[in-house]
Amino acid sequence: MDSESALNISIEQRVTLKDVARAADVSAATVSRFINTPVAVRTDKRQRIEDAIKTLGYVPHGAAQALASRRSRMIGAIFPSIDNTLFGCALEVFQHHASAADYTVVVASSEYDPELETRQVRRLLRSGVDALLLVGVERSPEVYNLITARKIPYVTLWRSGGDILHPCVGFDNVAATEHLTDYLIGLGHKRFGVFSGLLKHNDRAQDRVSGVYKSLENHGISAENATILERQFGVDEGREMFRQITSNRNPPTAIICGSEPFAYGAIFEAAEMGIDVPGEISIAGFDDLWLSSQIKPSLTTIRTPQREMAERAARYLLARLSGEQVAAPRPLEIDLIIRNSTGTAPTDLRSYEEVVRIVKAF
Amino acid sequence: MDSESALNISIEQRVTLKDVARAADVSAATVSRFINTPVAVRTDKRQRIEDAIKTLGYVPHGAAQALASRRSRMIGAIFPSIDNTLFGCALEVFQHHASAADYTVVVASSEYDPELETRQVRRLLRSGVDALLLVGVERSPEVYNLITARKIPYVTLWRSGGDILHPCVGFDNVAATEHLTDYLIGLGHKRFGVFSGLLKHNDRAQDRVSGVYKSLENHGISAENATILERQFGVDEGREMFRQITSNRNPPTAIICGSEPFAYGAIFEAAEMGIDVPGEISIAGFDDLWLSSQIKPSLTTIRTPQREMAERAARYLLARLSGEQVAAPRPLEIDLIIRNSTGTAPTDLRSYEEVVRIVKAF
DNA sequence: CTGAAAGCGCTTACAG
DNA sequence: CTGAAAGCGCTTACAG
Repeated sequence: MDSESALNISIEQRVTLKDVARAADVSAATVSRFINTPVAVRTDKRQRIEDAIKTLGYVPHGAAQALASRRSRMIGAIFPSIDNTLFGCALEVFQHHASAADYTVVVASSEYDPELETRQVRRLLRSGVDALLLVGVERSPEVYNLITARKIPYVTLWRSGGDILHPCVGFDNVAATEHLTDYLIGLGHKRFGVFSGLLKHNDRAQDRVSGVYKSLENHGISAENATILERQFGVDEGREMFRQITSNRNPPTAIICGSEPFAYGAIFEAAEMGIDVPGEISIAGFDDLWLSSQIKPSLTTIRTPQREMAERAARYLLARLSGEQVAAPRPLEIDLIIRNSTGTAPTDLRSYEEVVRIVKAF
Repeated sequence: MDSESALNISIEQRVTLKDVARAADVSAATVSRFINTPVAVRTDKRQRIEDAIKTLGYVPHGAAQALASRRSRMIGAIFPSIDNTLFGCALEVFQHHASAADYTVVVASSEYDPELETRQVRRLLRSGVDALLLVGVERSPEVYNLITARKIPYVTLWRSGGDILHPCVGFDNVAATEHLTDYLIGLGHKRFGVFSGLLKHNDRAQDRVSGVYKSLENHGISAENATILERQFGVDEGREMFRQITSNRNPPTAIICGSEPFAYGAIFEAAEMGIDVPGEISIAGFDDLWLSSQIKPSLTTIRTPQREMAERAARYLLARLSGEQVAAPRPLEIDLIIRNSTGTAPTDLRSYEEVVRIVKAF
């Protein structure tokens, strides 16, 4: 017996529940109860167990707990990219709430690739997550089949609307750009450039383009007056699109960006090209990142509730996990923030005056 | 038997290894081998098992695998904040490499709080991570005790140097600001402002301040010529410190920021106050985020190898996990990027000329 | 309130 | 190459 315990020490075996039980002179079941529902254990034993845990340095074995209890206390989160302030913020907030509830967050990036997303879902499901957080609604039905077969709660982020059949925490992307376009039309704009993220497999980006078209239609403006450009997200891509669109014969007087960095790129490029914003062209963004209020001219944009989304998603999932039968989250409000990058459209009248002035100069 | 299987269907029990084994008419051990080392199974059985897995929709139970194999295929990562481009980038890259090697990443934020970090380490260890990624080296010895007791590989990020006893992937923060300060002294600057993140519990921030002092000492400039201000990270904090420091009787002619957003704030505030950068004051940053090349004036800064760090950390841990006895990673190179926000110090001579000019104007 | 015992779903020597 | 069996470290009815 002595040599055996000496052996145990030499190979430094992991401290288990059983060791704690032995040290505290109770059964393993009682130690387990102490860990999970301390009130179910008599006070004197509680103290003995607590001491034993401390002196032995016992840490429960998560996999064993998960296997026996059928709950892993892990939540999976898959973002299109973590390397993006928007999703980084959301992950930070989500993680904060999850870990406050003693849940661990397993994270993966889909890199905007639906195939990779499917593989990541499979991986996280294999890891045994108790719940899943996803961004956007449109994806392979296989993914939803996998999730529902597992019967775990899940929620989708960043999009919300009447026709969505999945639990979602988000806002109405169509209404957002529709509202923004309405505002620009009210300023006299009739020709628009739309800088969009790659539309394929990105329902949020698609919605935002739809919103522009919807507004145009409501105002009896032909869809041909909107030029849609799509690129990967990035400032340089915004610059490039700006250069491209302003070289058209009949360039737009207002540019609507589906992502804020596009708008920054457009503003930087305009400055470099000597194009006055908003005098000659108006530029609007989407998300209201910190730079938008600091850049010159400050950016008119849609403020989206990023942290709020993450918080509500966490609350929803945690409530579901604790057995509450909560109602599906309601769509969140968004605001149009009007700043200095948008203004009245340069009118034909003004062009006329300019022509007169130029003619007179001869 | 029939009624039993009917019952199984009605309560939709999880598909297990055993089910697959039965369907493929092999033993559970063979299915397990197929999953872990397919080559160890004869080809004909391989096909049968694969078919069974597909038709049954079998997904291995991660916790059971982890318990039996003593490996969870999870890596833990704790960042001071995920809501920060730097760490978001690192996490994205790290996650990419981990998931390519079929590892899952469990993420947590310490929110720059050492106590919270210790709790998160404990939580991740309990989750059963096979390896751990941390940022910075200085922390409670308890953390290192916990990790080494678990005998799992770990690596620290963002800092590297001769005296570090832990595996680390990073760069020399002292050398970075020392080099930058050398450069500024070379431009004739003698009085410095240093905008630092909160120094307590942040070894990177401390190192960066040390680097400035080191350079000063090497040039025989008294430490009193450096005014250290510390704040939480943020653009607004940069603005605030700039306003504060320029209201001194004898303000610095150069500002060294330990974090890029401080520098942005300083530049924005200078513009608002009508202070010329770099004519009246030079401003330098740290990290070289995308905005630094776009802002006016463009920012002189230290370029740090964020993605590189994450990639090397991933490679190191994955190598350790696959049993290779790899050497500790080497420190990474950093570059001083000289742009337009720094210039020669406004000399006393020039002030003299100005005085003369003003006097003459009377 | 407590303990003995079965079982969670795998992996892995071991023997063949 | 394969199978029977033990075991990974917990939880949870069950009986008391």
